[in-house]
Amino acid sequence: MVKRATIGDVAADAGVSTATVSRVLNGGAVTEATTTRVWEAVARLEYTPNALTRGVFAGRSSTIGVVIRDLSSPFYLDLIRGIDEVAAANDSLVMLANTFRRVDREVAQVRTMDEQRVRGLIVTTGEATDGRTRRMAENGTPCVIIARSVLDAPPGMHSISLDNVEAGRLMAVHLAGCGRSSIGVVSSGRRTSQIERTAGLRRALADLGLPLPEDAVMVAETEDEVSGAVDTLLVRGRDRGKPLDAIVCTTGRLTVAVHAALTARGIAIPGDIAFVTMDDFPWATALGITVIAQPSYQMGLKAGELVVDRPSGPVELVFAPTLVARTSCGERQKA
Amino acid sequence: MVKRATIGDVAADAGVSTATVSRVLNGGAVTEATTTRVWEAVARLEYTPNALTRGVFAGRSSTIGVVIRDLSSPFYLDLIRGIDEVAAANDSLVMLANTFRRVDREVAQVRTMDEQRVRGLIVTTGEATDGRTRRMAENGTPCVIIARSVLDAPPGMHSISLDNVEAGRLMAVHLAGCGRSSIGVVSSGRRTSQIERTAGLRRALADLGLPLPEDAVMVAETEDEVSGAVDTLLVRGRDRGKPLDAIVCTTGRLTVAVHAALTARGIAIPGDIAFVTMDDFPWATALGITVIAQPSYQMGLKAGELVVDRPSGPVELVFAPTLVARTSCGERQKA
DNA sequence: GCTTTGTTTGTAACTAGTTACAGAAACTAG
DNA sequence: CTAGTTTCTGTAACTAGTTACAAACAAAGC
Repeated sequence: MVKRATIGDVAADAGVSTATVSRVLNGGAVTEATTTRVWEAVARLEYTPNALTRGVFAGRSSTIGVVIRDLSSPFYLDLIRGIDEVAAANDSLVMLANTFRRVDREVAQVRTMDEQRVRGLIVTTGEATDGRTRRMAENGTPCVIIARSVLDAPPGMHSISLDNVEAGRLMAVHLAGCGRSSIGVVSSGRRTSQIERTAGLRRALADLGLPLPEDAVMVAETEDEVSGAVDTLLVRGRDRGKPLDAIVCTTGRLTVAVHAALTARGIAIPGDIAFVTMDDFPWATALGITVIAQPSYQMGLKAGELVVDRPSGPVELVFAPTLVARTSCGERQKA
Repeated sequence: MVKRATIGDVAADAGVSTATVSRVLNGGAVTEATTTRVWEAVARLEYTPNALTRGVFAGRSSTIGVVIRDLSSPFYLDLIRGIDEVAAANDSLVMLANTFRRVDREVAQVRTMDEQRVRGLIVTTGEATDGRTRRMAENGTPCVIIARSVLDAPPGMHSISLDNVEAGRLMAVHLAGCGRSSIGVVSSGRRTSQIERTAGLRRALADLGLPLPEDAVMVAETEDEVSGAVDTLLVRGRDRGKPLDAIVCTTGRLTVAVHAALTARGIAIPGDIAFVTMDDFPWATALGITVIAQPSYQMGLKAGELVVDRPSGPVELVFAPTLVARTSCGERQKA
């Protein structure tokens, strides 16, 4: 095992002090002759500076911490690509952790990020870490919370979110425009974003004279619960005397499961039932699924910039959703 | 901006030396009374140890570096989930970088990983970093190369790969079993894994009396080139007097594009042409696409374990692919 | 009561860098 | 040729921890 060269080895090899080597590396007043000798020594010894030591002195690391709830969602993937883009442009790296939707892991991983003295923290979870993120913000670590509602962003944190009410409204207007009137909703839980989407949908539907009963919304926490939820919605629609002609899914995470539940029952989309869901994905075109797209890559870029640019006060950014109309709601095709 | 508490602050607050605090934190001989006082001080000052400083002393960081060629592929996503699982189990984090298939970024990011003194490095690229990874291995940093062929793993590195020849063979046998005889191949380039898959396919096809001409293989580096490649294959098949009845895609990255190219031409799958591709993905079931699956999550777990367990000699692990038969090759459905 | 042994604690040196300050060399001006 | 200024370089202190070694202390044995 070969020991790594330190700045001291380089200094000795070039016949100068470590201070001079440091100046050559970071830009300071050094003669051209000395500079040349130092760079030659660096090359000869294959010296790679230790970012940890630099971080100790600077009081923080150069990496950006990212804690993701659920790495399997394409939304988060694009988000990370955006963050990574900013990181790469700043000679920085992304330190990633996936909580698998488990609160204990989230707490541990945010703590580890804090221990790593990340330059900034981007969190898509924040269920149980408000105390720590607040303190990190006080300690000068920019913290960004993503995908949670603006409403419940912890103090001191930047917030990046989608206009969830508008997302619901877009769904409502589109479905009504496609002649649908009996709508069922599959939602993923009690997170604010989910509630806001449903609320936006309900309000817009009501404005169009299409009330959405409380029991036309089913919560499915996991993919396993989706099939049962869809069943219940179908039955309730029939019981109500208005068989379902549309299903809305308020989370991209459950799109596959809802789609599978419908096709497994031999339900034709959009023949029998229209289908809209959240978050665009590569296969949506092939499948003709109409979606509400989030600008996830842009959200990632912005999150990265907030960490790098460190604006003074807390920033709140709300992004607009867009509807990508395909065929799953029985859209009229252009002639 | 509140300054963070250091081990010195804790020591002063508890009325002991920093050495004693360190002993309490890391386990050493300390009286129960002292231990209690130290923990109380830690809680009172909300002390969070600095992992950078620890890393400086230990000579390495506790994080695992991962450099990915293309974060958009589901294969890599599962891989990262596997690595992250091992990291979380070891109170470690994943340091992620996405090269976007650009060699300059790859070089810079592997260098940054080295500067960060990652505990180990997992690379899915390794086109231009052989020199550095070899040196990192010499310096005691376990390096794992994934998804490249066993054949060209740089010296000193662990290697995790798929049996690509077997993957090609599985495709050949399956297609022949479904009665297909005129096959076209879309490959993504000159990487060894791609070449081995095509070679495995060709050999197995030859054994079955079904030769695969050189010009029945088209290379498409990007998604944009896929449509043209498919056209060429179609034309050549017709010119040869044996119109294509199957298309093989040797990379999961281009599955969407190949599928789109076929449907855009009104080609029925499997009615007109059978379709097999690499890597399983969530929507494959809904679309009925037959695939060769890689155990990507397991590969990630193993990669993480190689980093954490640091076996002495270089380890070579070859995983077996499995065929997941659905309907895209005109498979006979069970009665 | 004194020595021996074992346990607990503190001092100081160490990790690999950065930087304030002081001193030396070189350059310009009188 | 000296004084003043500028430019370059080295010394030493600093970042936040860990740990080898020595000292202090208490308990047990003689």
